[in-house]
Amino acid sequence: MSDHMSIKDIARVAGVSRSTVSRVVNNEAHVNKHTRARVLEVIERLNYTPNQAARALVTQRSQVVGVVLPGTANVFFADNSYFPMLLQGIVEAGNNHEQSMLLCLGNVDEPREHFSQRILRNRMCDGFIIASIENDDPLIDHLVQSVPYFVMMERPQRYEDRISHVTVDNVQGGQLATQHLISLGYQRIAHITGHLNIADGQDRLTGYLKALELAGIPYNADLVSYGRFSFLAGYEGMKALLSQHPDAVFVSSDTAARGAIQAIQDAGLRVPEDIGIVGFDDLDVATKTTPHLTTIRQPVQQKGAVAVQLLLDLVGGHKHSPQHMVLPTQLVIRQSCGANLRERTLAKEVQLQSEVPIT
Amino acid sequence: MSDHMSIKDIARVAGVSRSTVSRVVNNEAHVNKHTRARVLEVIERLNYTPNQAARALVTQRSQVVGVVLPGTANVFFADNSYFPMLLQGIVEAGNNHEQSMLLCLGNVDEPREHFSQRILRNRMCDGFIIASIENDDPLIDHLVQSVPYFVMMERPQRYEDRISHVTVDNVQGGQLATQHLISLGYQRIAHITGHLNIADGQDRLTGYLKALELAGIPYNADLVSYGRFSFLAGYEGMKALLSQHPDAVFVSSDTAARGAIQAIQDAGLRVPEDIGIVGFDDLDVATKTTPHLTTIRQPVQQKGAVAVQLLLDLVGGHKHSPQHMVLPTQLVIRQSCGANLRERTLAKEVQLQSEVPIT
DNA sequence: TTGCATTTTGGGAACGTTCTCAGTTATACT
DNA sequence: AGTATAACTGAGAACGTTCCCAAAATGCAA
Repeated sequence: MSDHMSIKDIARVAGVSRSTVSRVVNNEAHVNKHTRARVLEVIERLNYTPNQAARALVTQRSQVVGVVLPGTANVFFADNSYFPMLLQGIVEAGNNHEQSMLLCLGNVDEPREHFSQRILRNRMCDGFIIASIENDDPLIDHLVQSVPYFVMMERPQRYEDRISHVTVDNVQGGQLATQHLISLGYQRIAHITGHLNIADGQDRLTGYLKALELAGIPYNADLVSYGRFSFLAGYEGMKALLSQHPDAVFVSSDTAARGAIQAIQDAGLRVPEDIGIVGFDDLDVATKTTPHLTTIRQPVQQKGAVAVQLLLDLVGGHKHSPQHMVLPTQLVIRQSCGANLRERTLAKEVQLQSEVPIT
Repeated sequence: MSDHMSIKDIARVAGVSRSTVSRVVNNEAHVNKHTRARVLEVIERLNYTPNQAARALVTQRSQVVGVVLPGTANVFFADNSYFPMLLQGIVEAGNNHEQSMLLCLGNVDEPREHFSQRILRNRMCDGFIIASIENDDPLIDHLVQSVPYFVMMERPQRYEDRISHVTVDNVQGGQLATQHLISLGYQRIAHITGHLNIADGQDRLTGYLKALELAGIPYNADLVSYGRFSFLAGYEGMKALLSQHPDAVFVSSDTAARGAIQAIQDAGLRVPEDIGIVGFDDLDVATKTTPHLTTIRQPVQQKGAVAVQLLLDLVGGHKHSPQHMVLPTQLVIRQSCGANLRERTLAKEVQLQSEVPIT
């Protein structure tokens, strides 16, 4: 077992030169049909696969994409299907492009600077996809300074003119969510924010504020609770908001919305009768809550796939940084917003926003 | 930015040979103190990092470990913290050994054979860690046949004498769980199995049967429901079992136990008053259920870390396949088994099994 | 000072590819 | 048949390291 063939062995056995074998392996033109067949037969028979390191050395491309999640696996993956979906989108697109995925996760309690160094020192990857990084993370500076190709999965708030990113229109999403609640006649609409040190959270808040302003509803600071996208943040944020008696809440993620619903129900209140809820993401969790979540759908897997494609385009020189790709969001109406209880108003709204309801 | 220095550049600037720079970089002996300092200074100043591909080419080691999860990210990571924890253990150990982690996941609906080929073709990894693979997966055959170094995270049921693995004593765990229920005086103890095509599931069932036999309790096939570790399997398995009126259930994973509890509560029954439950894993979910789960703790992160260490030992030639590492399990008593309602019996049991109760 | 051992250094080959370029053979057209 | 062109093939250099071995420098004892 093992101990590998080299291109030389194949060449010798097939009675051709290394060059020809190389051409066959890389599926290049200008190889005689019969020669090609013979070489392929030998490759098959001797079970040859090219040595990636040698290949990488001369081509300067490793066919490896680094996926950076600046934290631990349990934080990113447990109790949260956003990152699994994103990762699946990335991995699948990578597979389709013959790329391998190097997963860069943090150790528990690893200092940011140390994490950065670890990523940077790794010269194995052609480029990086960076997800969920905070605006002030030093990794961003280092990447800008010394990594030629990388794509962020959120809008960066520094170096915006130099960093490529793929994201959705979070401002629009936040606005859609809030406008929907407004159109249903809610008066005291609260917001549980996401992580404000990440553009996704910041922008959804901006969308919320924009919707209020457009509707002429004065901003009430007491109705905004600062969270971090998580279940716990949703739960505690909602608990804190209860004293302000909101009649509806736009929550920055479905997971947090689940927490909020829990808090509402623990307080003996009902969703949506007492408090209407709109979430964000439209992941599986949205239909596992009771009631099902009205939410803003974002194409998470697609974001990952687009990021891979973009990164490869950058690496291949087909595109140049900065590229900013913004995918659309969509309002999905289910039960948690109480639209079914307030149908009269809704009818008007549907026309305005052209949202697509889902089972 | 970018466009990299080579060892030659460093050598030239520092006024030494490539060999010396190499020695400094690899922290080898036989370099003069002052020379070393000078070289290090230049490396620092020019921000040099060695080219991994070149290094890999000559050393025949890439410092990359492949982590294989034969399925999609959402299946492995969503709604389940076992794999995130395992991954964290692996990644963290990898980080500590200067290894990078290549994550090999399946595409949606990808045929097994296709997946295998994709893994095999990748000549980038020094070795693989394979988790949650089914016994009859063709990947196992291919690995045995042509991959020199790999470690499975479950006991393989084929090629047992050739494959190294790291796991816990699942038979003992299943037995502990069942014996605990027996010792609490339960009469009709059911079992919702895990995936029987994976040794973990098979062995936990074996442990269940062994405990029954040792206690002289006749085996009742109607009390065994076949699941796959998942929430849904737990829910549906329990629903099906209800007609058999079990008074206790050993469920093959905490996630499935959560499903089982849900099913019991949906049927208007109480845990543990009407049905006692023992789970398996002791992950965070165990203390997020109501009531908290009595369960069998297995050191998931440690399993991952041990697997990495073992793999590196195999690759480095310090150990030879097959190595079988079996870590211990431990009964953790909380509320779901009803021990608190049946204290008299418990007192006796604690001495027998020396389990460690947890907050 | 000499000689010998030890530490330190450098040169060259090797790792397994790709890629450029030149050379050879086949094809097509007059 | 002769020539221009296209298709095909091979030789050699290069990619950036490590590693072996020999050479040089140094230290130490006689």
